[in-house]
Amino acid sequence: MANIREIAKMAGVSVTTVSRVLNDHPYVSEEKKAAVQQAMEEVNYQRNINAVHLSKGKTYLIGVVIPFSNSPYFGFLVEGIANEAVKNNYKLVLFQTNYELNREIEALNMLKQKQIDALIICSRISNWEVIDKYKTYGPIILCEQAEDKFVSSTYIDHYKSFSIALNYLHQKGHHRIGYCIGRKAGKNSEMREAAYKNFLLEKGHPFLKDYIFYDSFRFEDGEGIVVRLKEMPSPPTALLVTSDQVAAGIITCARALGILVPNELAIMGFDNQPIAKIMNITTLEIPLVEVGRKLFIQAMQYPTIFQEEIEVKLIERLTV
Amino acid sequence: MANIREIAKMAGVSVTTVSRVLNDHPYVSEEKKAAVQQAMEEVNYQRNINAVHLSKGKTYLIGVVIPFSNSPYFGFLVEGIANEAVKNNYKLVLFQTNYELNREIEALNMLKQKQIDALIICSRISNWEVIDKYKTYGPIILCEQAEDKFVSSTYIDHYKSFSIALNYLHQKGHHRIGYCIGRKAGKNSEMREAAYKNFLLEKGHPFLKDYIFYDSFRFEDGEGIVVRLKEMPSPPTALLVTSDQVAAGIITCARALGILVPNELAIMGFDNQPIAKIMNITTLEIPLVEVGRKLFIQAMQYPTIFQEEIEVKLIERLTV
DNA sequence: TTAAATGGTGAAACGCGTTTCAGAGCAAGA
DNA sequence: TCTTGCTCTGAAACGCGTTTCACCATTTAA
Repeated sequence: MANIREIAKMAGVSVTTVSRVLNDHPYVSEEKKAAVQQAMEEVNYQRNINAVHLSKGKTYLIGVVIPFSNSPYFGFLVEGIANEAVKNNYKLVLFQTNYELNREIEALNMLKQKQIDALIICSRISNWEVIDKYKTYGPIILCEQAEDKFVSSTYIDHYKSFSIALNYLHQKGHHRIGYCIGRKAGKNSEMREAAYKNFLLEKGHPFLKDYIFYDSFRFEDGEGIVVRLKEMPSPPTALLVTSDQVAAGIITCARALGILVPNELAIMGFDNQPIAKIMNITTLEIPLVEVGRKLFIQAMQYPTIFQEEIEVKLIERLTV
Repeated sequence: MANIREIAKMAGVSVTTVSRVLNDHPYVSEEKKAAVQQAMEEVNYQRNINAVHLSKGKTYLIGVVIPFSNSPYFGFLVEGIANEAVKNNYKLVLFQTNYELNREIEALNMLKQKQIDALIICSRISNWEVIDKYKTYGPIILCEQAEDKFVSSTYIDHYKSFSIALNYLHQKGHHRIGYCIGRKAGKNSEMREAAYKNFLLEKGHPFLKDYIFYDSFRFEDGEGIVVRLKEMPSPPTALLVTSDQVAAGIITCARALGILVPNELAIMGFDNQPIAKIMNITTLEIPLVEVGRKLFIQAMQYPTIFQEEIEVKLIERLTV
């Protein structure tokens, strides 16, 4: 396969000129440009992208860390990132961590080794010290409140949104409110727990451990929640579910077991995914695709770093 | 940042020796190895991965083409590919095409430019001639029957599996059977249509255009199908749905409208996704994660090319 | 008329790890 | 003693596009 020097020789110009043609640099006369282009066509020249990367010290690759790739939540996020990436001629490298620390470290190491130009971590498992250590190697973008952390992030104020949701349920007459969440740990989970506890304090309700359901990630996780609910002597009358998928699973299972939604069990979802619309689930809309878009833009803006808050919106439907 | 030559100088050896240490080549004495390692630690040496790529002519990147990233079907496929990729020290570059030809061409061009070492196309939009042209540039792996095409592929015999499903429905007493599918075009769709038409011919049933529902990709697409069903004077009594997600959507909507499943409408899904288990959907199991794994392995085996058929399994549950 | 831009071009340096090849030193087998 | 055959080492070539810098030729501005 021919390289740039051969093309230069064929066209009777210098490699610089060929490079200029390749990159649409203005200072090339029409004749030379034509000669170069002809030579390139003649041998079906292909620019060696790895040489470009080496030379530029850039790869036009953005790493995206997600825990699961078969979840619509992260699917939408990735979609938003991908859309914007295409526009900017970037490609995505996906790291599915399953919340295993090693996988995340691997992604961070790729940033360190400059195999990716930036790393967007949609949900992290590693603690802050690790991120902190790696952030000197390149842009790391998070999806959580991180105003004091010197990295860019696009986030939802989960304290605020949880409070809104809880108050809405309270106002609808619910006094025994529980919630379902993915992980126990993590910044976002902490914020929500704080909001929950403060809400209880404010309203004078007792805090019951049993009212919190962890490991709620997917549709099918709804089943276990309903089973546990059935066994409780005094189950919550309303559930705040941090994913519409799980909310849909809970509703489906509950109804299959004859539990009336919303009369016996009110369900409030999160995200406003299509499934929430179809199943008429009351939910808090999070524009995930938009969040993804912003995340990518923040990666591009580096070294400028900034936080961007995304507002949620209450969508009233028929499950509360 | 230090490079290999500086390390060599510091350790008092040649760059070759440093390279050998870097790559665990056996022929290096312990003293020199130690000296090199010490030098590397001293300056926190990072190997420039782009230089490695240029030198090796490889990127350890595998492209994966999928139409949507927020669909569980492709999510599982990607998960299978990703798991195996990690084991082999490869990373994935995701191309979400939305079935736009340009996006797919872009992916193919990345293969041509050697920016990725192989390309796995989970669902293609470009016609065969295009693939054929690009297959000389590197391994292209498909997810469809392609025995005469000189590319590797892992596939389901959709003719066979559709026939199995149709006969099962028939045996259960259904004479008006329709089906829901994603795209009208595509090898897999053609196979299924052929199976469907032959089944009708065999059983002496008429072919009714209205009994085929296209654009059934996601849960929410179930709604439109149910709406159309409602309007039909003589709707099918059984539906073969090529995705459990859509099947779940149909069932949910149907029940919301008071249509009894399976009594008034039998539903048979595809994939055996978790949602099918929860909702007790009768389905044809496709081990998607396993398919993903095989796809990756085929990419590695290049230039050896071969086809691998994956068997489906009928899972009887409560919707037929 | 002179100074300062602007257009156009190419040599050479730069980014950096891998691999080939030649050769030295030493041990085992003939 | 001589030949193989390892083990170990390093110089040099290789992969290849980008960028800097120097320089000439025109224009344009002063």
